Amino acid sequence: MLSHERMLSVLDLFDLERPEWSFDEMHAQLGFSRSTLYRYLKTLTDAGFLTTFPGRGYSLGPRVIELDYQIVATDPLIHVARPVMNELVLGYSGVSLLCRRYKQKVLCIHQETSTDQFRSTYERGRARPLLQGAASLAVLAHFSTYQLTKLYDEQSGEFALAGLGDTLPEVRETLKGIRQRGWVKTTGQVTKGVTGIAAPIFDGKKEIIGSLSLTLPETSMPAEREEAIAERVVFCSRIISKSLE
Amino acid sequence: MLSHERMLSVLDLFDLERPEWSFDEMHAQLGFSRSTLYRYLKTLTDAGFLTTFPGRGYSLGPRVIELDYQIVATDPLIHVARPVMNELVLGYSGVSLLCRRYKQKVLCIHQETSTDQFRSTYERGRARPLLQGAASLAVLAHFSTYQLTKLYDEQSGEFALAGLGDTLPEVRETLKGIRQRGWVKTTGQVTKGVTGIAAPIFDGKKEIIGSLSLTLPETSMPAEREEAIAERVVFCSRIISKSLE
DNA sequence: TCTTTAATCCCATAAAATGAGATTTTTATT
DNA sequence: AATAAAAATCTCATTTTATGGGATTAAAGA
Repeated sequence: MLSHERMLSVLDLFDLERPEWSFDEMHAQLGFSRSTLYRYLKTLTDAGFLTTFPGRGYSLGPRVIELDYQIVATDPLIHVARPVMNELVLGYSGVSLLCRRYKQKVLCIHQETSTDQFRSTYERGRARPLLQGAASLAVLAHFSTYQLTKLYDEQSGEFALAGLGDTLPEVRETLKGIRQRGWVKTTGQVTKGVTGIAAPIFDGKKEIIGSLSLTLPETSMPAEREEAIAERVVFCSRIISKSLE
Repeated sequence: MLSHERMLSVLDLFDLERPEWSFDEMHAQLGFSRSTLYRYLKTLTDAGFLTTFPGRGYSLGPRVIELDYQIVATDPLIHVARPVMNELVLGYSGVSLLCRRYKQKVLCIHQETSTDQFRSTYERGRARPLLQGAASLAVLAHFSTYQLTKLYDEQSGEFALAGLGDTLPEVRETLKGIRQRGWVKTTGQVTKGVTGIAAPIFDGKKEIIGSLSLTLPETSMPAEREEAIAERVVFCSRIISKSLE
């Protein structure tokens, strides 16, 4: 199935650095014939994934916005978490992120903030490194044995680099520790100068589906404060998990 | 190009009513063979447009969220309009909508609100009827002659239903009136019990690209109030247009 | 209204998609 | 940890569609 992938690969051209492309630029970059490229563009434009603004070339189209609206409007996780997160950031001045697990990806899907002091580099639509940062580790710690083994086989070097262990058994021990603690804290691992505390979120079948985190602009804090914040984050994540049963 | 469209048509299954589908449900609904459907689903899942949650079937995938983030992060219209709209709703208690024109579609791409008194039924990702409501009429009034003629040929009945005129010349006169006034007001045309006042937004080449509107929970208001609000909306829309030059 | 640019259509040939069923992977259960 | 069940992928002869080069049409610009 080569042709379908080729067509969808056109969409990979559009990123934060290059949100607009002229036909000639795409033609030069992709190496498809003019006819084929116009044909792909027509299909993607008719379906709403791309659009043309006269004199400006091609951009991502309205269907993307509509589909994302649909996700926001129908995802029970976002619906349930929103008020909880809103309350969480009223209590502690920081940024709360809601992340969803998609297979081997952890993606931010909602954020609430109560501070102008710093801006999280993460917001809805931004993927997190899977092996770093509290929000991801809170999810990774609950991967099934099968999925963790598979991931380790594919990326064993990155596990060591992330400090999670040099062998699979070591990694399992590290993640078991996180599971038993019920929350995880990282400092400056993903974003300099901040501390993130995260706890896992489960669906009605007790499967790991995401994490709730709170990010604060502090690189060190007294143990009592850390414990109090962690207890609140865990408390909130449990409310969310229970609401999804 | 039948096969590409067939594959993309799978995505049309997912809507607000049915955000999740099992393989068997899709198979029954679409009429493709099992092999073909699995193959389409693999391509769409690998590209991130769909995802599977074990035991729950298929849903829209992370790529949609990421692409929408990209649009939000790179669209100069949103970037420029956000602070202006924030200030607008601080002055008048209502909901301000930013709409973008995509060919023959007007889509909400950003909203700011300062009231809990009512919720707009429109927000980012919701399309507006093209021939009704202030936000759309503010755009329609600036369609090129060619585009308006083409649209009229396709939907002449809807123009009459919308009260814009029974013939193309009449429609042109109506829209000319809106253009010359610089703003347009509608009451209860799209949403009952509210009044919308909208003004057009142009890009650097003076082409119509969208509209800015303010929606208020009032079905009638004194003429002076209406004029003052319209003047503010026009003022804000001009700031946005100038910022895009 | 006319000219230029962008986009679509045509058609013989080449390539890929298809569907039925075998096989492998992943999840769920014990 | 092992096994069974469910989900997903692979195989291959046949069928269908995609391709590319250039002709033609549509849309934008002057």
